[in-house]
Amino acid sequence: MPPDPAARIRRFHRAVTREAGALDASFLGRGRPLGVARVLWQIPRQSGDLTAIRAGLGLDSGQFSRILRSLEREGLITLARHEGDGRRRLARLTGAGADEVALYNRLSDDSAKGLVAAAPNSAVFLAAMDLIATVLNRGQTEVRLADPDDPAAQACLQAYFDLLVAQIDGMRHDHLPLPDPHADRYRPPNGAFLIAWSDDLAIGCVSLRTLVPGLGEVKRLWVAPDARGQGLARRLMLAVEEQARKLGMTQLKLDTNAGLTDAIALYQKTGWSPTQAYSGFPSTHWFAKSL
Amino acid sequence: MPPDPAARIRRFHRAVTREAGALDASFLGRGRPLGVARVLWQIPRQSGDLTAIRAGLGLDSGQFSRILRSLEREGLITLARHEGDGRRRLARLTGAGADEVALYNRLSDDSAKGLVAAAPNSAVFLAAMDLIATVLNRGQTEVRLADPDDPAAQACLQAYFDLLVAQIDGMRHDHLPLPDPHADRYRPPNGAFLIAWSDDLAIGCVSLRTLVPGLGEVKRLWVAPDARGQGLARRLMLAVEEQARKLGMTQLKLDTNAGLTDAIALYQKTGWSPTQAYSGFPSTHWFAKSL
DNA sequence: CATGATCACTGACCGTAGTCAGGTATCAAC
DNA sequence: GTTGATACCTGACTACGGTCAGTGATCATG
Repeated sequence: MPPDPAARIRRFHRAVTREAGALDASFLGRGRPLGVARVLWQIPRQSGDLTAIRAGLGLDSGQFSRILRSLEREGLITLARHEGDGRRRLARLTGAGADEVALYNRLSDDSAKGLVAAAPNSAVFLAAMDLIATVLNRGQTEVRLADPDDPAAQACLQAYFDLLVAQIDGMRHDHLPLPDPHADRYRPPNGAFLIAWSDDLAIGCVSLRTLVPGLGEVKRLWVAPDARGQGLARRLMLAVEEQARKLGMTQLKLDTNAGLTDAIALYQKTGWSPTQAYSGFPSTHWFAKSL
Repeated sequence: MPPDPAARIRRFHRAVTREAGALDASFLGRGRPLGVARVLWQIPRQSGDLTAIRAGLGLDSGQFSRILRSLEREGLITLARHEGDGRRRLARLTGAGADEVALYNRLSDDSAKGLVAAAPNSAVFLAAMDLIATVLNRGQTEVRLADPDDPAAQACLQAYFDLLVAQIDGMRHDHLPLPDPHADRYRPPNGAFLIAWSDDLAIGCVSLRTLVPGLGEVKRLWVAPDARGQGLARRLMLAVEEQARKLGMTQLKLDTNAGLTDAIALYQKTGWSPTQAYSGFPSTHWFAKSL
């Protein structure tokens, strides 16, 4: 119904930059320049790692240094030597600093609450925001090792199981308990759990466990619907193969179900060969790959 | 599945400000400060009306004046006296200016194309952007008179008819032809067509026609699903009543269908009284109101 | 024709963001 | 120990956005 895509995106862009400006202005409301506020706000998120904060905000080293000194002068942070690397320093919030961060968090939360309340359907609205953020974050997706008991890992598995139920005929949810009582199988040195991150949201996962020494099994490959079509499944598979090599495995197996057609196509394209059955329902296809 | 709403909105905000920054940077790529580029870009959109451009961008009068002179020095615009108001001036693009604007448009279109291509499902992605823009633009919605043959009006009616088909049992789309062969009935002095604008997207409409001199009929009240819950239908009804008064009408009628429960509730709350039937299917309810 | 409001322009000023060229201390590698 | 890279700091500089007070021209109003 509406006009051409470029016009719609421009409208979105106008709406969103105005909103961003309003939020920035509320950050400025604490009497501190925006750059300084952003650094302060990032310190707890990156647990004080100066390099990570600077890289995340894309700041010049000189400017960053000045911002830190300004925060120090305000008594909001203290800078301590990094243990283990004398070149680096670690930022730590003082009590007053923590209070300020909490205040900024409240400002941002309030604006978030107002937004959600204004939407006709908050679940749909938040899902739309997730989708857009995921698309905009494409190319910034990072695959990292995670603990299988991490809440983000649990969320991935939950989504994965939901997908199985939806796509596999005869599948019932209670076939796969959560949290996984066998989490330890997916921790080094037995196995691994990998999560694909889009900023701080988990949008994909894959896991690896040992069947017998030297032989691993890849399980639970999942990619969020919003993130499909970016080659993320392939990246996760490459990453899990690398983990397998690091754990000294020389061969991998996996099982899957005919309902997961995209996954099967991917395995066939990336060096996996059909192999004989080694597991039961819901599996209908089995693959193996030598490392 | 994902974490708390505030965190999701913050992630959205981060993703979107980074994207906006990237687009701004590409605007800067033409060797012109962003503020200057934005003004140049807005001139054709507002057909050179300096006051409208300045208000739209929220610029200080002094700063704006300097930006205009910089564009003049570059040979991209000429400033002419406003006919009718000697205090005001009118900006007009030169040939070189029009070329620059076209180039900026291409830059923005390219970035839009890239975005749409990156989404797993472009229709869903664009709909998500429309929803978010509509929610963010809440409070900036404007109701204005429109010509019933305007493409935006046609788009509204199309959406309205689609809604009727979806909500009314037995309704078929071909009952209501488009474009409307009787558009003239909805133009002054016979009637009126009102559109609610969210930026440059039409998100609601209502129309008015004359039944007999002094007696009007309100028809085709529509609000986009994204924009529900903001009291927009009420605003449209108030606006159309005002138009009716301006056209010298003293009484209004309308018909509606039991499937449109929200509309019926609104009429009952805003001074409309049930009246006897004056039209057939798909109507099931009839209301009247004296002005 | 006086009044007050509006529109546009000018000059002076400020804070912030951002760049650049050094400089110092530390680390890892040979 | 030497070398080169890394992490952080400093000082000098610029551009840009934004504010403010004051000016002159024009308009609508009574």
